[in-house]
Amino acid sequence: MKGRILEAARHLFAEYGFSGVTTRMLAREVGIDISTLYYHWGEKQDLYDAVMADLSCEIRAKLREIERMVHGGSLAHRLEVAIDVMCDWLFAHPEAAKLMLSSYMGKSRSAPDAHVPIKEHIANIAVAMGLALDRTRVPARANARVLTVWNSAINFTAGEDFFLPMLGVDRDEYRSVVKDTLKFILIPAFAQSSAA
Amino acid sequence: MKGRILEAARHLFAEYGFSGVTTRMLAREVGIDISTLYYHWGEKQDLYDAVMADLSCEIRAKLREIERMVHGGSLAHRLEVAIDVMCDWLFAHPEAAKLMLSSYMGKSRSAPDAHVPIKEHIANIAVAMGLALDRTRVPARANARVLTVWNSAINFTAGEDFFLPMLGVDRDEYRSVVKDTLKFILIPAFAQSSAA
DNA sequence: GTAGGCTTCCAACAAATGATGGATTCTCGT
DNA sequence: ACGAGAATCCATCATTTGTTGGAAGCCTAC
Repeated sequence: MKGRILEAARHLFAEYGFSGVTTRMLAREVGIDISTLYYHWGEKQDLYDAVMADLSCEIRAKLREIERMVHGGSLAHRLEVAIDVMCDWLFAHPEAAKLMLSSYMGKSRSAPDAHVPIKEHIANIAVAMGLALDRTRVPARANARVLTVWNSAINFTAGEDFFLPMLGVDRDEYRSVVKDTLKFILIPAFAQSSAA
Repeated sequence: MKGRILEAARHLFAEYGFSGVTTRMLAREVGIDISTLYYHWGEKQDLYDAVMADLSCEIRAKLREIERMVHGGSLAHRLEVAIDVMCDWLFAHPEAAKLMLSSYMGKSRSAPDAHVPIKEHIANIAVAMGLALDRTRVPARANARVLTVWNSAINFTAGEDFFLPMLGVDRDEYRSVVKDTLKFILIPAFAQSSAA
């Protein structure tokens, strides 16, 4: 039950934002009483924090998995696999992308260190991609390039319902176009960087 | 007064989202009574719609201005100027970026055609950049590439407060890094596209 | 079976919120 | 000066929302 509530909260918070979700909405979605919700997770803010903590954990695991997966290949191969795997996961979990986006923009939601793991992993990706040698001293420009890839993936997955009709393609083709676009645009830039 | 309310609403809605803003918040921000708010703009949803319509209009004008500005130059020059001017404007109006971002992701806020002008202008940019010949038949991949530029600019401006500490630079340097990154990553990709 | 703990529901409350009617003030043309 | 219309404020209402106390149900160890 605790899990079912968390999952429902995850989807609702992603869709409507923190203030856009009421405790009654949540209870109705799960099919339980409001009190049961409070019994398991405490107040609304605590539940939201739990959702974000859970998400943060998943992201960290996924990034570690990718890091292991691409270890040792060429730069182009690393980029291609990373983009493929990350996009697949994000397309399968668009709520994750939406939650991340709103946590980026919103005014100090939850703890200020909720984004720290992201920061660390962006730095790790920069090192893994050969843009920096030491993960404690990643140049701002290298971080910015990794962030551009990351944000683009988040955007296209979180905003699929919005962007899909703009491109005039069907669902499968959209996902293919997004991956190709990320690779097409980003791989040459990074390759150029590593050559310089 | 109508204008002052609209501007306050613009900033508050951008920061806290539609549900995160109360009519009392708005009234207090402007320093007026709640009723005055209703007198000028009707219900909260109407005010939100007005904010979005106003924003849509501004974006359209800005894009037209850029289109005129870069008319006739080389592809690289067009891209560079477009990125410079658009980033300058977005950095000066981060609420605009935040509003756009939330309108992309939110579940059917306001009228469904609120995004149509964006769609048209993305297509226009694609044509202006030489990625398509006819603005009614822009290939999905060309649109996707333009969208990537667009979204990246929106992200870095809307999330400045979040990304700035991640890059460990000051405000001015951040804006410079963002512009450089967008140009560095995107110009080669588009140039490669036009060569193919 | 039954005592005790874990889970769920019912009912309710205080505060916040969207919205409105009517009184009051302000503006300005005559 | 004054009167009409626009603009603003005060007081208030009905709902919604977050949250809680306590009763009822369910499960399990003895």
